Amino acid sequence: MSKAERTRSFIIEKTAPIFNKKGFAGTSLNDMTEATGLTKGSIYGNFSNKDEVAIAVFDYNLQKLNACVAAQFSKQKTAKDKLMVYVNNYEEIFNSSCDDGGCPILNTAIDADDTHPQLRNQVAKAVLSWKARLTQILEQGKANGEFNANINAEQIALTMISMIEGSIMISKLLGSSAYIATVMQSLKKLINDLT
Amino acid sequence: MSKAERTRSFIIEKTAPIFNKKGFAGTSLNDMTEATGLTKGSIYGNFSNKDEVAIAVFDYNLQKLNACVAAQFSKQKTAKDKLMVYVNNYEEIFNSSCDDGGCPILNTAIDADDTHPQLRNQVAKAVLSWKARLTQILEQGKANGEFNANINAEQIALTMISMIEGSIMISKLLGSSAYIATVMQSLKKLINDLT
DNA sequence: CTTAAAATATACCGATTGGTATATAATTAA
DNA sequence: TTAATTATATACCAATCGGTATATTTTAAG
Repeated sequence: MSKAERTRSFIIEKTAPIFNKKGFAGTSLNDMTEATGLTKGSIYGNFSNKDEVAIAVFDYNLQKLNACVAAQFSKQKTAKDKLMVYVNNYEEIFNSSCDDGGCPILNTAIDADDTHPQLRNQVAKAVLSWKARLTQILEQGKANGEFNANINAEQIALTMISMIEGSIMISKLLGSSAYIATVMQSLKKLINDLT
Repeated sequence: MSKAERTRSFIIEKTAPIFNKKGFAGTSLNDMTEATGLTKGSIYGNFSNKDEVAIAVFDYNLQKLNACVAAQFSKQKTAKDKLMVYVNNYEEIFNSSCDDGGCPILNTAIDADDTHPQLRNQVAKAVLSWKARLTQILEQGKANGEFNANINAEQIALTMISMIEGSIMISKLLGSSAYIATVMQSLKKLINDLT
């Protein structure tokens, strides 16, 4: 790994919480130089423009989130236990990023959907990928008899994502994870009712 | 109504979609003068600063949304029918604001939670008020025997809000109201299962 | 209709913005 | 160790930013 690659990663890591909290328009080059202790020259030596930093940052935040979820999934044997990962580990999955501005999918979706087509496209892919993963788990559960054969896997997947993102919005806004906890109880019931 | 009051309302109405799409940091005074055809002098004659415009705009967007929902509620007789308003009328309630950037509660919650305490406080009040309204309807339903006596009204209320806001996020991001429609089917089932 | 007050436009301000050109320092390869 | 290359800092740029002071226009009251 070259020095520039190391610096590039350093910039991404240090600016990730800022982009996640302030959004694209609200994050200035000055914010970035302050967070890294580097100068604009160094940042522009590693990225073509602010857009490129923002996209790299989203990818980094997403990769962090996905790694955390994947680690939890890999500990589970059944499809149902995999779905229950959100119910049982929301503190670990989502609260670890609370100090860093909350869920990057939610923040970036809202920030970018009307204003930044390329970022929007990245987030859209992330959501579709998440939906596909959940749908796959649900279909596996149907195939091996864990879940009722007549459930609509895609509908459940979308509902889960909605409940998770919606409850994160409320909890961040109101400053308490009790709101996620409450909605995760409803998610638990929804999953239990699949059988 | 004085001329200034008329101009103030005009500014709020014309800038509302912009604040809703671009957020606080992304909306410049220039955006506002372009949207209204007025000059900065006129805007500052009606508002102390940009913060005050943003707050007035959020209140306006919220009042519009709440008026629409209240109109639908007033047509319903039973508690269950009131809750079904979102399932049956999401196009009217939420898609009417789609061209204007989507749900102002969602957009402003995400935009303001880390960056603008006063706006955050306004949105927090809106969400708590929404939760209280839904909780009240659910409690009425329990009291008059429509719903099971053992449901947790607050949990259901929070779950509903989460599902609604989460599905709006997805639909706006992916550019299709089919996603709200799908999650509203899950909401329909959740409401039906209350009885 | 006239005039004072209210409302809005214009000109200006210092600071910040994203980005570029050039200079300097650090790294790397021989 | 040295020189070339790479990486980063510094100086600079035009444009935009939110806001203020002053000028001009419009409104409203008598």
